[in-house]
Amino acid sequence: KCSGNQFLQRAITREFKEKLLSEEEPEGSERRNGGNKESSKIATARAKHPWSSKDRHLRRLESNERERQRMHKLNNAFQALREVIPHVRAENKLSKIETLTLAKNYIKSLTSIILNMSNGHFPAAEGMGGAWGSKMYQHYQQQHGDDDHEEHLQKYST
DNA sequence: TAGGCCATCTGGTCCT
DNA sequence: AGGACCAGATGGCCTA
Repeated sequence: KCSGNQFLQRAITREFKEKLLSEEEPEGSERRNGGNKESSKIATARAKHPWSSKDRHLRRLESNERERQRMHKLNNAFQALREVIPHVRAENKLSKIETLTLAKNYIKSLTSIILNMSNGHFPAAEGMGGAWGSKMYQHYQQQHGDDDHEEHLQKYST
């Protein structure tokens, strides 16, 4: 859905904004939500971190970049999730909310399949979460023992 | 054109 | 102290 052009355009917009910002905002001016309440909040924050406006700007850019990277990681995780949940609309990308909803339903159906196959050896799936999760974990521990615990746990959870 | 979805920016809060 | 995380705001693109 997010085409290459769109990505490029966003990058350009970002650069443009950064240029605008770098034209030294006058001290105390507020670009967003310029209310009094808001500016006093910001004054407090600035008192807490008494950086020069150049320093502040630099730190802002750095945390923007970190936030962008974080969101990219999150989106990669969403993509990985999309690839493992079966769905009908293979031709177009699932939205995030669809991905989460489908994943939840998929887990539920797999759980009930396991329950059926195990013929009641596992506790009921009702009110899953805690009890069921810990039973599954116990089951996992019995299968793998304690030696290379961390490595297996990593594999198990990923 | 309205509404859905998304990326990005931002300031606040939590965590290490 | 500084980075991670979060939620609100904003604006762009796409589709019905």
